[in-house]
Amino acid sequence: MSKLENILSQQVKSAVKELYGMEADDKMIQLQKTRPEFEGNITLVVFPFVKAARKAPAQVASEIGAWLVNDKIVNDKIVNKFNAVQGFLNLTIADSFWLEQLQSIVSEPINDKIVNDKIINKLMMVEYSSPNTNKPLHLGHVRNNLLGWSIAKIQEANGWKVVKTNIVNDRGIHICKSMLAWLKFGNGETPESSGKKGDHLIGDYYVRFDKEYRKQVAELMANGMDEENAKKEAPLMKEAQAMLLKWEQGDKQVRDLWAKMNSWVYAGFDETYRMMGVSFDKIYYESNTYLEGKSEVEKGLAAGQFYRREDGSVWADLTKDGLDEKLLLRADGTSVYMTQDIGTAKLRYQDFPIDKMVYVVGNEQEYHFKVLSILLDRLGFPFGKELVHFSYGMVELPNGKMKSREGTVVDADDLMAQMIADAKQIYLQKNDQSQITNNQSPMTNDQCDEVARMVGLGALKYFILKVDPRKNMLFNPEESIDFNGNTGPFIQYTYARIQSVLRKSNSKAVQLPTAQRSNSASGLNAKELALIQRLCDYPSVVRQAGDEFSPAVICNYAYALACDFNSFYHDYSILNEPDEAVRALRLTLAATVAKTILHAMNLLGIELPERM
RNA sequence: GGUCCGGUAGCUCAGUUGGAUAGAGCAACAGCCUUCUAAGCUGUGGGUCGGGGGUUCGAAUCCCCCCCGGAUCACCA
Repeated sequence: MSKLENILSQQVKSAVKELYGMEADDKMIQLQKTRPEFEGNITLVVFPFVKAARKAPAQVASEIGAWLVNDKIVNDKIVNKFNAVQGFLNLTIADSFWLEQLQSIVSEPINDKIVNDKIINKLMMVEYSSPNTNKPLHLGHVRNNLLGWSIAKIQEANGWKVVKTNIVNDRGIHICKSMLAWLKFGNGETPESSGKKGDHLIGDYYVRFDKEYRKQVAELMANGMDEENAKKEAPLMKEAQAMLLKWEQGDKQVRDLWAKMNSWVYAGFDETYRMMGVSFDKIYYESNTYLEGKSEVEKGLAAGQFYRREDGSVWADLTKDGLDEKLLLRADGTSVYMTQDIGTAKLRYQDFPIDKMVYVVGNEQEYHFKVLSILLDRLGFPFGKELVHFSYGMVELPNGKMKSREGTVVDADDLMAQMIADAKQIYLQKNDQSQITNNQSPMTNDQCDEVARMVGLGALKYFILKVDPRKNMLFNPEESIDFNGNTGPFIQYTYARIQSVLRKSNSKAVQLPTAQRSNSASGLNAKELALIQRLCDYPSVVRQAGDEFSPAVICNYAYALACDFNSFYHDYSILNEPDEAVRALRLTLAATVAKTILHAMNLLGIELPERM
């Protein structure tokens, strides 16, 4: 709740008590922004009071309005005017109040303001990204990475200590397939010899395996075998499984090859992460955690929390929790996904005093995390019961889901490169035009590339983050991502404009006009006022984004703020304003908008160019 | 079949602790650069908020039924 809402809430409570003898609770105080078609800044919905008042809504609104304007309580009088429309009481707040608010925003660092009343000295671990090492990252991973990064930033802004982590799925049949295909068809190809990024190189062999494998299956079926058997009996599959077994046994040759090929993949991932602007405080590898998981399960078995079937497999009975029975160890003693996640949790808890664990994983795994939560709780992990599965929606293409093997994936590296190239081209076009109409000096090619990088990635990131994370979203590769309208570049542009004005203003410290002076005839205009009001909302927006785990909330706010500013910028001059006090106010306002945009975009992982 | 999520303008999306005539962007059309960056600003057209019932001063928002789409219910991850 903002300061304004706080004050008004108290005053309204006093008003209805005095007027109608009614004790109002917080729920009944419904305040909302006044719709633009009515005069006023903030609106009280008075319907909750009409029953007690036993009067028509409009009359109740008028009475409360009059009471607020003539507030007899010693509080600062902040309501200047009111008008009543049916059950809606529109209040106009004094300029002096808004100026005080602006002053306090200017003097207090944004983050302190948000965290201030809600200091949490607790540790949150955020797991995100979590790639397999058999193929490069695609658009689905991009959404995951951007959400994970942003959520970590947002929770930090809300006072959490955050550890970002990644669990790399570096072992298993999938990587054996790539290894095998590389051995058979690779002729010793390396990232250096081919000029390919390591993750792409490995991905190519994963695809190659699938192609050759399908050929074998088709052949077997042509010779009369049924499909199910053909899939089992295909020599390539048998070889891959044999390789996996050797890996588990620690066979030196297989392990060496595995280490070599994974190192290529990691070099490739590092590049992608760097370009995307994400990083991790601690990376875990499943090859290190799955054994830990096994021993945890064995312990649980000994403690009677799990049970063993005749074939030797180990299960958890979750029927009391309304779920099924869940396999934890196969009959041959090998581990499954769940086992590994338990092991990973164990190691993490040894490494960090985790108060809250957040898994950024797609919504297709909701069942898995429901089960994991119960299992971790049973095994005594304090964060297990309350673990957060930050379950986000899929990125879909016009024809449906992305599928690696069918070649319908949008590659992360390609997409980022394309966005940056588009941004550069747009910049060059704009620059040609703007040479004629404004006196900006052209950028060097390096500066231009840097701006294109920020803007291209800004467009991509905003495009993904502005969608409610819980929902599936659509990406159409045929249509390029916009750079106009409700986009990242729009917000970056707004920022760059402000920076340009500030550069030209030459004034480092600007003195705000005093409340008295601007309470005179030359008070705040509607656009200035809307901006201040919007700026006041920011702390509660950040809190909401944290509570809801939603970077989209930040996007919506940043867009609204940029819209407000652009409209103001269009209607009023800042530097050419003759009244010194007004000029100072506008400069302060512009600088504060820029600071807020910078803070908000930082929460989204979007960089801002000083000019564009 | 059970469970969960979604269905809002031609397209992509906001808006759900119940509030005024449901909002943006894109696309279309019409204006605005000798003036702080036109990646901008202003305007026009565009809607049975999937359908039907209910709750009440008031429902896109809450409840029930139905239709459509997706996910999931693996000795895959």
